[in-house]
Amino acid sequence: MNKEIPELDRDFVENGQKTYLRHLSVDCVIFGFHENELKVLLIRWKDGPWCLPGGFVKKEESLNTSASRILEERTGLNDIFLQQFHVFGDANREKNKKNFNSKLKNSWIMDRFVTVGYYALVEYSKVKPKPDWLSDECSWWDIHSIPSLVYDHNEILEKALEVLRLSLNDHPIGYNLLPEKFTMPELQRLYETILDKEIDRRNFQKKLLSLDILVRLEERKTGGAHKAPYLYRFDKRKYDRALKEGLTGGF
Amino acid sequence: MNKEIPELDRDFVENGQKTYLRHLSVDCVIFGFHENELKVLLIRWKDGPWCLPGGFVKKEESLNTSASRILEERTGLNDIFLQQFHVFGDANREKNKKNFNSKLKNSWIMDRFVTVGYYALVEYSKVKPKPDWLSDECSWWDIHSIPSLVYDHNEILEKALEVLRLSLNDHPIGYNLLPEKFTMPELQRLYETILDKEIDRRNFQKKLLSLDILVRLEERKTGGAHKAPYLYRFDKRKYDRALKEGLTGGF
DNA sequence: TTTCATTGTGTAAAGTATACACAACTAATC
DNA sequence: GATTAGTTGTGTATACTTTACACAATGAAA
Repeated sequence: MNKEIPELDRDFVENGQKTYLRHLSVDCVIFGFHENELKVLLIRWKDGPWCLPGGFVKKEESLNTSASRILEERTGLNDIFLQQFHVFGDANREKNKKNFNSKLKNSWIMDRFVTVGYYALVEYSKVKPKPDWLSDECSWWDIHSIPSLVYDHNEILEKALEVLRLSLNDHPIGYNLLPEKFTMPELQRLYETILDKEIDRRNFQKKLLSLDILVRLEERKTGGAHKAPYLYRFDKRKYDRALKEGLTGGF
Repeated sequence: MNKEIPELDRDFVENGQKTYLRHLSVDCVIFGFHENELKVLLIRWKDGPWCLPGGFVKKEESLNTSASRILEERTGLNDIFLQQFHVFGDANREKNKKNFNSKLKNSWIMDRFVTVGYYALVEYSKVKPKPDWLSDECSWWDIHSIPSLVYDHNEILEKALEVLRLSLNDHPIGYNLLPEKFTMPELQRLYETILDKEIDRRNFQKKLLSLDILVRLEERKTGGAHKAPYLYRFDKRKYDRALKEGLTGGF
């Protein structure tokens, strides 16, 4: 690597510690759903490895705000459900960090970092992925074909998935992941993708309807080559209540 | 406050940032069980408020190791189940920090801290509470009569309890909290105290036995004024497996 | 020896989760 | 326009899990 650092970024590298808390970062696992597959947004460092989109915490900024800011910077989205899920603090989690860019050798960036993992669920079609200043790519990856990521980022991603799966037991999902109107089979495929298992069609419908967070519309979705399914939308009030207070029963 | 800082601690205050990661702390919610009540270990700063036992992360030390070290420093115990449960990162979580000791005004300690909450479950009778260098008291408090704590520590404690309650649904508990041999009613009261609700005696026994982590001994506990209950112990192998892999069903 | 509080134990009922099949529909094809 | 292929909509019976509930036996204390 050992690239020149553009002038604009020099201040960040040399003086970032005046703006940001040292030793602490935030990494976001941003999930989307597209073509019946669960996707994750990844960025690639210039001439470097793929990694989770992340950033730092400003000195006067709450941790949650940092995570929202990072999410917005990469996706353009705000006001999105974002959940802290684990802190990664192993002393040697940033393997080979020293090799990445010797130009940064004396920068605060090369210090050891403890990182807080957040996950977000966003609507794929609304996202315009934007690389950050030290990346040249930002794109969606299928959850089943994630490349080897920098440091412990594969582990962070796995943990996010694990927590997401567990949270399906007592929290609704889908509001940010699906378009406003969706069909029951679409919602089912979202669950099946996250849980990585098949679910009985009738039992799924029975359970989801029993949660009392869905509204069936008069419309049906046409254009498919088969019987037109009904469209549904979430009842946002009830959905938010369920998100906050939890549900019973699970999959 | 504005007390003199003992010479021994001056180095910590003035040079701690050379040893520890700045801006990052660990706070431990240490639960014990005694006289059928759930207890929490608290410390009191010299002439100051009560708070959770906490500490800092050494530059070359894993976060989990810091938490274990802090736990050992306060209780003398090691090799104890310790669980990270939440990060508290509000920009203004340390209310009135500036008022606590003007002697520390320029110390790294007065910077803003993000803290990682850990909880531990320990055997009350094995603990010899030890205050740290800036405390003069360290003692157990009943969970139902916690005093007002510094900063957001009451909130941290509440969150620990909430997570602990949820974890009862899919993880066994008791190994570190109870003596080696215990009776079914003792175990039940532990659950009842944590969940803060009554549980049917027969259903409790049925469920706990169905987990297949308990061994009933030939012995019975005598000395009580009533029918002598059987003693049980945990099957450590099975207990550890259940702790790791999770259980089904809950309370 | 009587009393009192507590322990040990099983079953019935309610509720929840699972397994499963057929008719109706839509576009595509012939 | 009829046929085909694949998907949707729907209900019930069974297994499993959770809950509610009562009485006899015990051990110390009175």
